[in-house]
Amino acid sequence: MAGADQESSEHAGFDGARARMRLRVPSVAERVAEELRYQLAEGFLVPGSKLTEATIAEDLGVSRNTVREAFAELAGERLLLRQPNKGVYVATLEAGDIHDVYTVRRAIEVSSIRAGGSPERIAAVRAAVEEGKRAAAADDNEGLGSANQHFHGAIVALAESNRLDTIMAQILAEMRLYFHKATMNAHFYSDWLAENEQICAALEAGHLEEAGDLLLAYLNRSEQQQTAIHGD
Amino acid sequence: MAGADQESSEHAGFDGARARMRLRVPSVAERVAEELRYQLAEGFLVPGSKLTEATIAEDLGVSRNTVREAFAELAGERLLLRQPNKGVYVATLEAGDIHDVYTVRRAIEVSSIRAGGSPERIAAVRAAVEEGKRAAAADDNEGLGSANQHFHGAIVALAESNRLDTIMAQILAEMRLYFHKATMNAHFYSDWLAENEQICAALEAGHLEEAGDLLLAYLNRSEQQQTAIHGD
DNA sequence: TCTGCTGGATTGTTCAACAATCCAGCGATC
DNA sequence: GATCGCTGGATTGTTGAACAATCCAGCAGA
Repeated sequence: MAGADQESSEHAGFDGARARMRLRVPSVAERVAEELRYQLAEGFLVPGSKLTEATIAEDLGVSRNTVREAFAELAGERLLLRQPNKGVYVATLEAGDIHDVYTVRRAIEVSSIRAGGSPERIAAVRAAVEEGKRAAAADDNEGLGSANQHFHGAIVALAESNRLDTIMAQILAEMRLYFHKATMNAHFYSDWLAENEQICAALEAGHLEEAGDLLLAYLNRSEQQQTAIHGD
Repeated sequence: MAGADQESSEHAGFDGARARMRLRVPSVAERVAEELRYQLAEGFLVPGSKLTEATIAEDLGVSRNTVREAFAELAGERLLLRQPNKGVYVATLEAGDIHDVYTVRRAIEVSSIRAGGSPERIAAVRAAVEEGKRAAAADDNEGLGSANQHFHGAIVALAESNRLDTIMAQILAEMRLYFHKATMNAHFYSDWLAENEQICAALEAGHLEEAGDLLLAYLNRSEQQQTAIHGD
C-alpha cells in the first residue's frame, strides 16, 4: 500500500471518464497510519526510537487496538520494526540496507525507463524536472528534495504498473526516513539537477538505452555517496 | 511480511556462524495469517469469495481482533481485498493485473540475472532446475509447479536483496492464488522445463546477457499465455 | 416497475481485563 | 567485586463484550 493509490483496477492517472464517485472516508486506523507516516517523513520520529502503544493511543485519542492496526501496516512497509513482546521501533539502517534499497531502485527504475512510456507519462517526468529547477531558483532545499522524489516516481510511473508504483512509494518513504533532511546537505542536490535534465531529454528523444545508462550511473553514484556517509 | 524471511540485517542464506538462537514462537495473528495464506495457495479459498471476520474467528478459535490483524497483513500483500464497511474478499484478477504482475517480474528477475551472482546462488538455481526434472520424471504435476517457483525465486535471490526477495515472494503468492492448479494444465509445464535448463546453463557459463534475454522472452510468452486464458 | 423504508447482519472502534513476556534493579553467593 | 537468580513493574499479546456506523435484501406503497 504505502500512501499510494489503491484504486483497484485501472492504473491511477488522468482517468477522465468514469471517476470513482466514492466519498473516501479513511478509517481511523488509516488516519493513524497516515499521521505516523507523516511524523516519520518529517523527522519527528527518529530511527531507533521506541513507539509505545499506550502512549500513541492516548496522544492521538484512539484505542490501543487501532494503534496496533496502524503499526501492522507500517511494519509491512518496513518503516517500523516489530520486535515481538518488546515493542515497535522506528526502523533503523542495518548493514547492507543501503545496497538493498538501491538494488530495488536499479531494478525497477532502469527497467521502467528502458521500456519508454506514453507521452503523458513522459510529460510528467518533464514536469518533475522543471519543478526541481524552480525549487533550485527559489533556493528551496525542501522543495528540491521532493522534486527529486517526484522525478524518480514519475520514471517508475512510465511502466503504468500499480504494483511498481506502490513498491517505489514504499522505497521512497524508507529513504525519506533514513536520509532525512538533517543528513543531506545542499551539495548533493547540485549534481543531479543537471543530470535529471539530461535523463529526461534522452527519454523525450526516444534514446531509451542512453536514458537507462544515465539513470543507472546516477543510482550507482548515489549509492556510493550514501554508503560513504552512513557506514556500510 | 510475505512468508519470506525477516531476519533483519543480513541476507537469509546458509549463514553458518552466528545463528539466530531465538525460539521463534509466532504470534497468534501470524499463525492465523499463515493458515489463511495456506488456504489461499491451496485453493480452498477461491478469488472473490468473502471472508467474514466472525466466522473465521470462530473456526480458528481466536478473537475477532486477531483475525483483523491477520486480514490487514494479507491485504498488504494484495492477497485479500478490503472493502470498507463491506468486508474482506479474496483478491480477484482485475483488468490489467496480469500485465502488472509480469511487469514487476520482468523488472526484478531480469535485472537480477543480468547482475549475475555468487557460485552458491547459482548452484541454488541449478538445484531448482534439477528439482523440476525430477518432478517431471515422477509425473508430479504439483512438484513441477513449485519447482518452477523455486527456480524464479532463486533467480531473484541472485541479487542478495531481502527486499527483492520479499517482493518476489509476494508476487509468487499472488500467482499461486490466481493461476491455481485448476487452471493450469500439464501443457504449460512442458515448455519451460527445457527453457529453465537453457537459462541456467547460460547463467553458469557467465553469459548473462543471453540468460537475461532468454528469461525475458519466457516472461513475455508466459504473459501472453496467461492473458489468452484469463481475459485481459 | 420503481421508490423508499426498515430490520438484520457485518464491520469499525472502543474499552477493560488478563496472561505472557521482558527488563531493571537488588540481594545473595562465591 | 562480579555473577547469578529472583522479583516487581511495565509493556505487549490476546480476548470478550459492547456499541455506533454502514450496508444490503426484502418488502410496502405509489
